[in-house]
Amino acid sequence: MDAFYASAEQASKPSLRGKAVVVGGLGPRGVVATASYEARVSGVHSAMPMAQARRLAPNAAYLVPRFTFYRAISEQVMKLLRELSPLVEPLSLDEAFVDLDAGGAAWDEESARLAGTRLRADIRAVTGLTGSVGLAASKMLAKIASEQAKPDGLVLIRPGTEREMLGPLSVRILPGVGPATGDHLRRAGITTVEEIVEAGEDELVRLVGKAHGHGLYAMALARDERPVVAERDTKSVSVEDTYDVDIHDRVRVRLEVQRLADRCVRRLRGAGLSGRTIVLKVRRYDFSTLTRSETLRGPTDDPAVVREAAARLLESVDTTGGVRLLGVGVSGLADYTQEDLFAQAAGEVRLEEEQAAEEPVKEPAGPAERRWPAGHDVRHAEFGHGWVQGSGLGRVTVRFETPDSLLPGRVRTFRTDDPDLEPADPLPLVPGGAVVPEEAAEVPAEAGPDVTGEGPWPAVGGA
DNA sequence: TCTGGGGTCCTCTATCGA
DNA sequence: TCTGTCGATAGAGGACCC
Repeated sequence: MDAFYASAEQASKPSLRGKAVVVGGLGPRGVVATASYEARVSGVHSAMPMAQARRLAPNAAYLVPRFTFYRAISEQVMKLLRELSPLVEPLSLDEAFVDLDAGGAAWDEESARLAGTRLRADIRAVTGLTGSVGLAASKMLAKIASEQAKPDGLVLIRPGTEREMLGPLSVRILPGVGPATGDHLRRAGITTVEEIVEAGEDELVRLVGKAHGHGLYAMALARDERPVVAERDTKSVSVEDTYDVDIHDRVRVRLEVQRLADRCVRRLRGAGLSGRTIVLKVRRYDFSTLTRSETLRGPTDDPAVVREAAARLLESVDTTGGVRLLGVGVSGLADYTQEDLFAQAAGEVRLEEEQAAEEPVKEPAGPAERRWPAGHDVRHAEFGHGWVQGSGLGRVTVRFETPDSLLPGRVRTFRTDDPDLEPADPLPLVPGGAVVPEEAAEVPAEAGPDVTGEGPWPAVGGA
């Protein structure tokens, strides 16, 4: 999907269409999750500190992410992909590999192109958003093709032309080459894929290590045999929080670690898992990050056990100077085991009791003073459906419009405790489509792609 | 106003038992 | 009995991805 979060917001808010939209954390330490193409013109891009984005694009609309909304759209798209093939490997909410061969959806260049074109039309019909398709004989190449296809396009890499196409590109195009490896290679005089091939496998292994070196060399030769894997087992579960201001108070640090441990356990249990290794993560005032871990005798999902392990780990960490981030994770996962029923039952009660007690701490506003996050949907008894443009000082500003409004809606300001104003679920982006979190939309029959033919064209599409 | 959150995988080092 | 080696496992850190 193209600039997914930002596009979803633009589709849902007509007044933002054609405008610069930036989605991300709005706190003092937030970063950009997605920038619309209009915002990218100003130089804003993902992972950029929000403060910098605001300097570059002061007039853009700044919104907090609405993951349940994006997830609902994502599910609609993934459903379309699964109609093409049983082998769909989601990479994130907005990206996935599809093994078209396994689904019999394509057997040569033309059928692949047709499947891709239909898919793009279907995505548009069902979600109202644009998606790009890359078609190629391997995951790496399909991914590169889909990057080249953005926005709103389709690129097919012809079998046999891969080396020629890759050669002049930057090493950074290869999966696994980030800033550090890119720098490393550059210092060795290697900046293009071609130069990786010229350097040779031995030299590469010497430069970046065994696993990475062999892998990179193969990729540079356009050799990528990684299969599309539909189901992946979760390896770890973790939660972390960056605080708006550094925490200096050791007591408060301990309290936050306990809270994170509880949140982590809730997620763990929600996934029906338990784990053996507890990991504490601390990012200090100077951004130095350290982790401490402890492996238990057996897997647990007992909040008390995780809490105590995390607290023990914290004792070995010097936090003078302040911490900006704390995190708690569990790895070494096993399917849920009832190794200690009594301890678990006891832990459950404590967890529930504290769950209720926790919320007000993180969200200081009580029911009388509700929070109105920027971009979230609301409904007003008199003016109908709208979304929060901004809030503060006891006031909330709402723009009244819906995805099918033809003109930008009117703006009105209310007191934050106005009884006529209440939070609302997002409206479907396409008439008839239901983008309500709980109820996934039923795709109209005619919108489904024709799955025809069967034959071995080793095509993989990254959407 | 510097730098999120949730992951995966790899490497290096230490330790321990056979 | 002493010593070296090997493999497995832990723990920590780093790079990368979306």
